Amino acid sequence: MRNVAQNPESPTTSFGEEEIVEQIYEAAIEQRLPPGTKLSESALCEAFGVGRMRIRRSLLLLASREIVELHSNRGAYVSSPTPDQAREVFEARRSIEPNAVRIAVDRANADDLGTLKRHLDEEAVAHRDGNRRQAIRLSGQFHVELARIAGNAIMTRMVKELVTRTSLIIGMFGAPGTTNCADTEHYQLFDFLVAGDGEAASQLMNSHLEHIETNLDLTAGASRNVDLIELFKRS
Amino acid sequence: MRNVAQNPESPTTSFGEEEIVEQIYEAAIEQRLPPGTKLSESALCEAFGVGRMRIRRSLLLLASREIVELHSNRGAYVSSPTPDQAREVFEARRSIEPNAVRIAVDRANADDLGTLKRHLDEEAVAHRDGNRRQAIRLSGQFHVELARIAGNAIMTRMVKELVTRTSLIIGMFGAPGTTNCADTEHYQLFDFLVAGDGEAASQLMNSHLEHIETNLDLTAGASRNVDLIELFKRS
DNA sequence: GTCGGCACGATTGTCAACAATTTTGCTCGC
DNA sequence: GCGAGCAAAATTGTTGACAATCGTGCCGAC
Repeated sequence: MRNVAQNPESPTTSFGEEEIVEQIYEAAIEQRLPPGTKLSESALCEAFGVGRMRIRRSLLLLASREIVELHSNRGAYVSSPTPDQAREVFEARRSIEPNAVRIAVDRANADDLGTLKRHLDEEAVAHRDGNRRQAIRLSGQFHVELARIAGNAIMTRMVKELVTRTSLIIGMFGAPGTTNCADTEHYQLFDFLVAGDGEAASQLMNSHLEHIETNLDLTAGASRNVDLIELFKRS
Repeated sequence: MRNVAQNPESPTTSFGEEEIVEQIYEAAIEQRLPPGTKLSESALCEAFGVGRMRIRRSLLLLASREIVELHSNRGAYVSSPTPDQAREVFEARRSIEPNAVRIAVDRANADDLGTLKRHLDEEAVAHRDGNRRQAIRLSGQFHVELARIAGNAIMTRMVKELVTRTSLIIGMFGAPGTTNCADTEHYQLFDFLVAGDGEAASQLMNSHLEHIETNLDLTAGASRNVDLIELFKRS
């Protein structure tokens, strides 16, 4: 094993567990960590240049958010959501996000709208350039940004967790190549925000989430041997 | 320090961190752990008869749910919600629970209704007998039970977290002696469930949560030195 | 040739000692 | 008598080594 002092990416900064969790979150959102990927402690220690304890705590936090699964004595794996879990995630999102948008409509100020507009433009650029990772990340983060505008830290955290899990779900059940959201609907949401029409925004968010779920194929027979499936996908 | 082998309450079973978290959850719901209470590691080790590592992990999980606050090098304390956080909790609850009830109305079967009815009767008995702890616990758990009937594990977890935080909030801002909910509204909710009227149940849940919030006094001046306050409360 | 058992290697889980920081009580000086 | 400074004690944070468990490859028996 290599000396675990510093990692090549950021030699000066030593990561706190918050940052480690954040990095793994982002990697999951961008689908750089496909469901089922093993997250071995030693590998993460090298990657982040920290001790095992901090990695362990980070993995525990990620497991409590159901982003990773902890198998006793067998290690940590990126969560492989089942079709049922996928349905639950979307049901939860449809329960929370329409309300979050409605609140966001009331609380959004000029700065918020500017930030959101810039975000949308970045998203459009990423789509145009075929930058899939960026597109996926921004597409998911748009929803988190809306929750942030709503000004409720709890709901923001919930949305963030659900968006990340949605990325994992799309990684498992989405047609390969599809992005998370149709960005045209994001633009419509923005328009409703500008117009201050909370009810319309709320309803659009609901159908938007329904559209995303519709584009999935959740008919897979609850395959528990996911290792095989993704092994095939890789080869 | 005492030998940390077995605790008097349950000599045979050794607690997993799930159970430890659960116990602290329940204690917080029943307001046996007032906000600001210090949760020292050694004390918890004795209480549960487990090693320090497991306690540490449990506290981390509780902190990730914002039931406890972790102050670096100073220990773990039961969360003392600020008025702003209190408002956020109720806003989140009003965003989630009305939808949860609506779903529950659709999915409830005879068994669910029976369980709920029994729960309500227990609640009434506890109220009648002046068994404050039981009343508080059952009152909160009624909401969790509704989420469970809705059949969505994610939303159930969220509601459970929010209900627990609500107990802490009531402990801080509630008039002393008030219970969490007016149980008459719980009976009305049950009636709507039996009648299958999701819309009415959803609206009632919303106003029910508003009533709870209204009974609080959130005008406290964001006191950060909560230690003093609760010190006074105890003496 | 294939299946069951066995031992090895690797990885995770746990524990105990150590280091660092905070808190508390005391003493000294004013 | 009161407050600042200091020192001891207690508590938390971290590190390292050790124990337990699981996966894998090999070997022998049928």
